[in-house]
Amino acid sequence: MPELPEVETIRHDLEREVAGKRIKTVTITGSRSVRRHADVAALTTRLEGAKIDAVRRKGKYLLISAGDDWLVVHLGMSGQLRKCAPKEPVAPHTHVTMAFTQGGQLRYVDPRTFGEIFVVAKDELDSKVSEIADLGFDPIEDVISWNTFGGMLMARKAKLKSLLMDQKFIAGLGNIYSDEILWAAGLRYDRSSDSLTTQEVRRLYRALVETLHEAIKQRGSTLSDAQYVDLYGKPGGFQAEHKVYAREGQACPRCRATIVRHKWSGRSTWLCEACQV
DNA sequence: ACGCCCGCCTGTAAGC
DNA sequence: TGCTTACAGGCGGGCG
Repeated sequence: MPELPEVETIRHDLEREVAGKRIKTVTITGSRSVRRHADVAALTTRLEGAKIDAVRRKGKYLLISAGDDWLVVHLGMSGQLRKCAPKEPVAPHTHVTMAFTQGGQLRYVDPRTFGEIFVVAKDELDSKVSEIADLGFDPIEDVISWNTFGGMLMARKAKLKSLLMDQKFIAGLGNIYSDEILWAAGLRYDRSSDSLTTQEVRRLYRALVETLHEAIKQRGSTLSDAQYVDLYGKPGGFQAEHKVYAREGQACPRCRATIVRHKWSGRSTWLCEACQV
């Protein structure tokens, strides 16, 4: 669920709330979230005493600068970062708690433990964390020309949705935003990437950038399961703007045909078969 | 290179 | 009411 707009919202909140603070103690209560570390005590030792300088984002990864290390967080499906007062009750599935010398806590909560949290030396990020080193361009951070984007599409021969969701091609999109972007571009998920006209390439690139900017402005999408909330526990607002995602049976806002759901690649895909071609 | 399925997890909801 | 099953989806891995 957390895709680029949700992760960017949390990044922005973290920048405001924890940048400049010093980590006093780290408490690990769930080992699966820190599975990358064979020695969990080493992780705690490295972080304690470190000052958080800045908070970056690459695709769906949060990179929290802590001296010479990156504290890397990937929220997976159900991960949350929450700013809490020490006396607040501890939510179920809280796996990591960081307390700051200035007071306050940052808690990592993740019921399904698809997400993870780990530390890596800054100069070893590229060599040790290939899933970050191999990420494709970030559609918010890395502005490219639609012409370049078209060249990238033509160089591949894959279904559009496969490419949009391929983190090595574009970093940050998941099921929700892929469907919304394809609707905004008026393109089907199963169009071959090398079949697009110049206008279609331009429409897709524009839909990509504009949909994400609008979603960030609305602080991301919170679905009925409320698995995504921001640093303060508040839901996003972009779900109200979804045009096709989980809107099976409703009218297409553009052409009034009925939105349908296709099962594709073991996953649900929503589209308007009338105006997505 | 690409398509497609599985396993990892838990919570929720639908179906019998 | 109570059990079973499906589904949600990020991502790596494996297979055809």
